[in-house]
Amino acid sequence: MKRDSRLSGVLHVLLHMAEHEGPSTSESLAHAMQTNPVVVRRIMAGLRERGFVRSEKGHGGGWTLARDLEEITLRDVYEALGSPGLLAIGNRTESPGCLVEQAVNAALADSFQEVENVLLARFGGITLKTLHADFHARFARIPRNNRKAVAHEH
Amino acid sequence: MKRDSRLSGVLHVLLHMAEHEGPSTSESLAHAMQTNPVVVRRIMAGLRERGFVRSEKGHGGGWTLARDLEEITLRDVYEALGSPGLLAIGNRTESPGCLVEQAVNAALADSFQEVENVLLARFGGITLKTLHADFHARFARIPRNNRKAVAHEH
DNA sequence: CATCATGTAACTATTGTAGTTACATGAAAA
DNA sequence: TTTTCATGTAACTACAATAGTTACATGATG
Repeated sequence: MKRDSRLSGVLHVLLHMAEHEGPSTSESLAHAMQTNPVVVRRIMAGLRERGFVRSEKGHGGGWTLARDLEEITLRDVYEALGSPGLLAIGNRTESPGCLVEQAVNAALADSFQEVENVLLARFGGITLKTLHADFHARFARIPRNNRKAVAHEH
Repeated sequence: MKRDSRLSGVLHVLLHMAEHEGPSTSESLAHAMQTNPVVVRRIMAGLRERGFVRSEKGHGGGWTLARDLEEITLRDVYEALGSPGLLAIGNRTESPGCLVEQAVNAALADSFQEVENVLLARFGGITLKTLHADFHARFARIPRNNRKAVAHEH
């Protein structure tokens, strides 16, 4: 696996839920994502625990949003995934005895910390509402007769 | 392997070379890094191609810096490694047909691009001289009788 | 009670670094 | 000229983490 794409995936799922009246099943969401229902359940588990979505079993069951779109930031979603590591590069050793390596690590760690803060700050400033509005802007630009092809069942 | 630590490793090696009079062998550098000589040669190959270091075979051979410390930035070193991906997270699909996913990807790609630029800018502003000076500042703080233990043969 | 849908464990596939072994190439010393 | 030293590389194993899949348990609805 090249990169962790769970954030991208779960956001896709959440926006599909926002477009869909009533509960969405893992099955239908997985179909929109072209993946497996178990993958959907897996990436949604953290969001459920934190109260952003609800899930119901049995007939008429499925996933529903438990909050308004403007109440959920990308940072909330990221943290619900368990705050996976953001950077693909890192220090070789955490607490090296070698002073040379300590100097290297200190410089790199500072830089890493800074960009992680930048990214988390950006995530904190983007809500699902932002993405939802962007989607609708894109949707409005598509000719009516093409819409089904580019946005599953909308 | 959790994260790519080649940048951390190669910087460690370069600073050890700066402290060492004459050529350093892959063997001795690997010993300082507590790894294998082949790993050292592998991460140094790109730097050699770009003229930042030289290598010589045979007796008295090994690695030498080909430029002053202030002429090599962390960005140079990073690029000599082949500019490996900086972020551990990314979009699920590059060019999705689904408009929902396009909106998600656009927002994430913007954020990703921004933090990559921030990190590369920082790397561009740090030279090996910076790290070298930091190492010597740390070194000066250590009591003389402990120095061998924390900074291989200095 | 049959069906539907989630919850989860367990296993495979994939991808890329790290580490190792083995051997070829070439330079300096004996 | 032969030995020794050191780099250059290919090839293989170990490892880690996500993605995808199968299998089955749990619980709610009709």
